[in-house]
Amino acid sequence: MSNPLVSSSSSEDRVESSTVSGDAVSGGKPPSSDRVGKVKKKGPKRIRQPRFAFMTKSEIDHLEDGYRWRKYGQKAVKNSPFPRSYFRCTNSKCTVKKRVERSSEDPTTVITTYEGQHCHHSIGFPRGLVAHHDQGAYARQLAPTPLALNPVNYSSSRTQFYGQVRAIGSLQPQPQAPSNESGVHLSHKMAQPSSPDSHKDQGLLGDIVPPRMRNQ
DNA sequence: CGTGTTTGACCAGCGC
DNA sequence: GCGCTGGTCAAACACG
Repeated sequence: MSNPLVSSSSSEDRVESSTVSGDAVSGGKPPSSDRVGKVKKKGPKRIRQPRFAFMTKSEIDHLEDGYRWRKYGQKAVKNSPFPRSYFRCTNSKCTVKKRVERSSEDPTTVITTYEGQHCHHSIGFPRGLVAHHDQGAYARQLAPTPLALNPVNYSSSRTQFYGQVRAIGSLQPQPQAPSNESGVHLSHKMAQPSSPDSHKDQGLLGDIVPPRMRNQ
């Protein structure tokens, strides 16, 4: 098997199915206040934002990507003995979310899924924690091992996400970026490669990966 | 004191 | 129509 990751979560499917559309209600909080005095809906609808995922060969669950994340949930997922962690950017203005889970096939592989785009540059350390480490530095942290990052192959029933991720490979077929000696390379999704929105994706990715790395 | 993590509960969507 | 699963929230707790 080339891709140890076989995420076949139904929820993923529906999420992915609406990813490109950019409009869908998440399975979580509804616009209606049904949650008797417990739920606080944030908006009329939860906009599904562009997402991209990549696999990282690392024993560290929470890989430092240059941003500050706050964990807001953890759930045990099916087909995987490892729980999935949900992170949100600590920047209040940033709605980027991140899911981190380990591959059930390969416990050493961490699947990180980013959703949304950072509306701020680089790190938003609230407590003066400045990230002066170059991007290559945390890129190396992203992929501590030469195995680096592989496009996540979501063998979901609808394969919507798979299609997106597969698009990554098609768009960025360069397995090794010459600029990263560690062999690190991020697989990024471009939902609409020919649309201006693609810049937004790059905006997110751009916050994570130096444009130079992306272009190489 | 402020921030981040943990944990339980709840809800919506989907599959059967 | 029912059950299952994923996703999110919020309170409590822990740590720096």
